[in-house]
Amino acid sequence: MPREIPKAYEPQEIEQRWARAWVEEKLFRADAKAPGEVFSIVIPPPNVTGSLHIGHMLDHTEIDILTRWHRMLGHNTLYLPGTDHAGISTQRVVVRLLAEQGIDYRKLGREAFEKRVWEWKQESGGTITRQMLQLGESCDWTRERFTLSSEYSRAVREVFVRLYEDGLIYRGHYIVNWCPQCRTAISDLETVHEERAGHLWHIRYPIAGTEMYLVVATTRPETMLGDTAVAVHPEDERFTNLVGKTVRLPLMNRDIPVIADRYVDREFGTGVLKVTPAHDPNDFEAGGRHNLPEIDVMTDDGKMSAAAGKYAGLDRFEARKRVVEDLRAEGLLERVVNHTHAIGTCDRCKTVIEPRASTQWFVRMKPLAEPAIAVVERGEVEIVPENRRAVYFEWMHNIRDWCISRQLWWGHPIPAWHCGACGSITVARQTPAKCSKCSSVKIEQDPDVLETWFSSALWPFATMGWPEQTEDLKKYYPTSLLITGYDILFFWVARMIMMGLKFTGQVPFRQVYLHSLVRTSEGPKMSKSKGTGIDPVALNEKFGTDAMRFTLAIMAAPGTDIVLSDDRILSSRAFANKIWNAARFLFVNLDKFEASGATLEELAAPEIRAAAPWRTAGVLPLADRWMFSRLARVTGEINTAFKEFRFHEAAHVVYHFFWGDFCDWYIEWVKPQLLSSDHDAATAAWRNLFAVFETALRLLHPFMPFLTEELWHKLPQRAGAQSIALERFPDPHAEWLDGDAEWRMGLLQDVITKARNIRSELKIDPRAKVAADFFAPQPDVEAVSRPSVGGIVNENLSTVLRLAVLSRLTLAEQPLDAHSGVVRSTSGFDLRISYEESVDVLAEVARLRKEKERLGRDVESKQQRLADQTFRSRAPEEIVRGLEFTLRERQVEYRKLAERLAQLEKSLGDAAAG
RNA sequence: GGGCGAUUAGCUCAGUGGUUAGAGCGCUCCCCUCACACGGGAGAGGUCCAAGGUUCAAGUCCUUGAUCGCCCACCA
Repeated sequence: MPREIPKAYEPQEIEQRWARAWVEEKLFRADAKAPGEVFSIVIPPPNVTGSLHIGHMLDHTEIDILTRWHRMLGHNTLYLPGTDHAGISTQRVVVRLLAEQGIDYRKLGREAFEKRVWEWKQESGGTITRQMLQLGESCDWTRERFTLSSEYSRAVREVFVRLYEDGLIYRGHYIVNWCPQCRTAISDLETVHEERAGHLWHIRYPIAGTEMYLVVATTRPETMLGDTAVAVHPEDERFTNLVGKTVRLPLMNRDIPVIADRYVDREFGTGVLKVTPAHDPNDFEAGGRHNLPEIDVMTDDGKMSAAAGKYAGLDRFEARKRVVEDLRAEGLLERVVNHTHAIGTCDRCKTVIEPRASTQWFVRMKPLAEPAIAVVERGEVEIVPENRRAVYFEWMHNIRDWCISRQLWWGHPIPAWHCGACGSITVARQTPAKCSKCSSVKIEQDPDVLETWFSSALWPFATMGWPEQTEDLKKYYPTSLLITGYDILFFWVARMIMMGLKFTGQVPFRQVYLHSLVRTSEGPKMSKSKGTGIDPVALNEKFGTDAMRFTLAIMAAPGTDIVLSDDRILSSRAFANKIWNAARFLFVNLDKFEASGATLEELAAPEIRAAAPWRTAGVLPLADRWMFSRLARVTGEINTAFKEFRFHEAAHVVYHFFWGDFCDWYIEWVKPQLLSSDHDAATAAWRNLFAVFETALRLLHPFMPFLTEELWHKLPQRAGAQSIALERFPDPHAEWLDGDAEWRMGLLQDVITKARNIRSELKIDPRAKVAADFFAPQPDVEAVSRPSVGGIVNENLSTVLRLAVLSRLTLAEQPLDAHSGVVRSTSGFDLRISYEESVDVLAEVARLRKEKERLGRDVESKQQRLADQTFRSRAPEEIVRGLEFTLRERQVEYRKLAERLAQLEKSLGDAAAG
């Protein structure tokens, strides 16, 4: 009975249905008690603020492909999902929302604000999770984690306290990157350097007691208000006599010393440097060396502070203008030159960073970095692609201490309490009742929270229940693999390695695959804030998630970034549709199959599920030998590609196998057998067809989970079959590899292509059946056409080519002449199709001439190569042998072609003469 | 300032020293043949950025240069 199946693949309903079912059935729940090789992977937790962007889609597609592959290989598989509280981003979102409602979050107060954020998280924070559910990712939703859950907080506190106890966390007063927009310190990594055109202002500082000036050059004149010295190089003869004297700071009318310090570059600017310890890292250090006071002339929102005198209250850039104007008015501005320099901006809000002296919490990184470098050097953590290793080492060797405190309200509170009585700090796992030093109860918790990446760094083990020695931790940690974009190698990957080693004594993952980024055609990476984002949800809805997944996979060549295009997605959707229709062919013809007396149950038989080639009377037809050989070969290729994270290669292989080998050749080839009156032959053909199709679906499943699940369930199934996702990935049956069958089939394909070429060029009516002869001088080539070897090759060839008669010529028969037809020769075959009407002989001659020239060049270059004694003595034997073989074939082809051309030219000449 | 990557068909890109360098889309011609027009068939289209070098053999390895892009960087 034919089964109902729509003509075109409509993914929308199908995908939603399966996505729901997989979650409801808890199909991908991991069992820590189950035996077997383990494959575990944790998701790079997306920000709760977020909605899915194309970068996540790539992450998740690659992770899910490999996860499904491992699961199908029979491994004990865990794919752990979750989200990140994303301190600064989330706070910014909620602050903005409140502002839109006319609420100043500061006035709301910390507690009320945090409550609002949690509320917001409940409502909108689920967006990304919902989207992931729709994607049908095969993760274990019963183990979903959040970086700000109470369990996770426990791990964070434990880590903080232990690092503090080990002297690896300290509180200190240093220059930090201050974002006046976010009003918090940020780390070096969160500071993005940008080249900008600016100016170098040359300012005169009057030398006390003289009429002379010392001219300093600065890019940030407004900070001069906080200058506490002027510095020159100790060996700079121009200024040595001034060291120890004082200059008068313009506008502020303060006297400041002239100091000598080696960090001054004599060549730069005027060789004189203004020293502003509160606003410049170098100056800060110099200030320390020379005991200079710090004057912070700004407030935390980037305005000038009371210390800036009459400029107080002005925005820092406005202040810059005013300072310059005032200096000019006083004749103290010597000159202004254009100067391009790099300035720091906030990764989140793009505001220009203010370097600012501030008391913050830091992590001492060097001791953590050393073992993390070692494990990568030893290959205990394998970084792929390999060239990223160098980038990792470079950063790790030059690592600097990490500022981890943030002046935010949303995040992990710092587990430190300041004593109001003695001023000392108590760091503790549990909220202490009193100061650990003086036992005063007047203690208050540090108001800062931890940077988000601090908690993210613990993700691989904190999600598994650490510090408890849970079953999960024992079973699934270290994780097998991490897949993420190379842009967070330092932010996240490096820090996870350091923290993992420090707190578990083990690497957090054995391999890291750093994938490409998805970019727009303009170049910069996709980003919502830049408006260059591609909304993957819209694309998924439009083309289907499977099509999107496949597109990302087939474009994801390691090392280069991806530029997504609609064309490519359309081609993937077409591929999905092609498979759908191949299935449709199987289903709509089932009645014909059953008419032969066979049953569907037979197709669900274990032999079929094991995809064993089904023989008729002990004979496996050539096309089946070939098909199963190809199946085994591509399975091996896909396994290798997956092992090496070569997604694009695996995708290409499965694409061309399914579309080319299976649909274009195999299905077309076996159609006559399927309808054969020979019951055994027909049944065998059907069985093999279903077996191959079912195996191919499993091959494709990691890429296109929805389509394959849907079709797999439409196949005749054994009882209790649950999901294709829980079936085994095809075995690369070595015993199916059949070089001989592939060679013979290759010949036939060649013949068929040549015959079609003739028909096409002669413009023979596609419906017309024409007679054809072929001639095969080599016995083994000739043998391909024999029924005993090729099955019913002759019949098939005739059907595929719509030839009325296909007869074999023997050597003894007459050679082909100019008037009997058009010939294409290939690999030992001559194929001739006769024609009645006149053909365009001129065009044919032109074609042959071009072909002859090309072949001639080819033959000549091969002959030359083979004549070269150095080549013969140095090249591997198989290369030489292969070349000799090919040369002989080409020479034969060339000779035939030349003969044919001569015949045609002669007939042309005769015609002209006549 | 340092480092990395890219340059291959009209476009977007694969290509692991070894026969005639591939794919998707686009283009030309034919076909709505009973799985599929999201399809089938046949084609056209490439001095692999440039110049040197290594090698029996280079799109592939090396050097230099050009152009584009990215990452890192406390010279005001």
